[in-house]
Amino acid sequence: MTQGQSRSENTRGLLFLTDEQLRKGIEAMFFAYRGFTADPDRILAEKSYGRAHHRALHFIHRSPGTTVNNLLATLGVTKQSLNRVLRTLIEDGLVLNEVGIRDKRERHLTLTDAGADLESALSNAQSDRMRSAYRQAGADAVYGFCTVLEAMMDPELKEHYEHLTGGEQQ
Amino acid sequence: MTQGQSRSENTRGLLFLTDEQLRKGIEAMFFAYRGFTADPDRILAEKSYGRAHHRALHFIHRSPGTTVNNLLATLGVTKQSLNRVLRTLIEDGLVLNEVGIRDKRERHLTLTDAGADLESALSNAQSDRMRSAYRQAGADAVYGFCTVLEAMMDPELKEHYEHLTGGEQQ
DNA sequence: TTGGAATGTCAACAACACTGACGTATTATT
DNA sequence: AATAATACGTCAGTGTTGTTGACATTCCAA
Repeated sequence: MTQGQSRSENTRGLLFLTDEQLRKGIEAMFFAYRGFTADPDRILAEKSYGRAHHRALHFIHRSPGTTVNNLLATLGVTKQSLNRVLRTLIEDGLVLNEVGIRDKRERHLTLTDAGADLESALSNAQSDRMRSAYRQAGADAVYGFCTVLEAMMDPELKEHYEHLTGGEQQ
Repeated sequence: MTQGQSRSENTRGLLFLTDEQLRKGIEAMFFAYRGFTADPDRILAEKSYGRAHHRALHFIHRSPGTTVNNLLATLGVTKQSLNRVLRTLIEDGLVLNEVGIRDKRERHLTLTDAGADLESALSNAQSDRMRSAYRQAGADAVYGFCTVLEAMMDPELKEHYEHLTGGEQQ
């Protein structure tokens, strides 16, 4: 029941993968993602923000001066959904919303000092766990980790990921 | 700003990790998780179910006859939240709810044939992407992937993960 | 028999996503 | 100059998923 489905593929040089291995990976993703968000969630709960606020802060920090449309595409949500979050962040003085110079329809988003402080607190909480996991697992494991994650992304989302990694690095 | 924080730790034999590497891992998790859930989400949307239904079906499939309390701990939600999901699954004839024999307070949960069909459809959709990612990345990468994910889990959640992987495997 | 554990249910609420519609600038196109 | 398209914001409604709190029931065990 767990075995015997892709032996022929093996002869074509493909990795042999049991249902068991795949299921294990699926459950690992589920449980690990819970750990991944747990620490920032605790900080956010104190300030009555949610994960959506964290994501917005993160990507505005990563791409200062980004536009609303840009952020929309990266986060993969509707403008109504993002707007709710952005509005509170702007009202609370964590994010700046400036009219574009070349194109006045656009709004450029930047973190204020207070916004950068919160972003940094959230980022540190998440990075601490990540660093600890990386060190437990070792350098080779980290490389494999990222390789598999990248292969799991939707092609369209992967472009956003690579654009962040490659381009506009300050 | 991205550099120079843990050079001293390096001499103690610890992995040297830049903020950039950590941030990349964080973003990889974010984008990959979206891909991870995208395929089952499409199937669920057709049947007007959500991810919570998927998770319940998955873990009932994994541990047939599990109790509500057990499932609660694995999923990490409140009984009220799980109850709403279970109720619809039971009403729709996807899950069986049987009073325990030894302890009649407990309810043992099992998938019906229809429930197993849906679980299998969801599982296959998710596994297909996983398999493709695993093959793109290679066997070593897969090993590293799981190692890092396991290191990221909360210890309490990791027990659930290991219990599933190790025990009650028929 | 009393206390506690397991389960279920009701109600209220909040976060976060969605759709659809509408308005207002601003820019681009014809 | 008129028209279309773009970027953004907002209002209203809906759905899923999570949370608390309160309360009833059933059953086990001391």
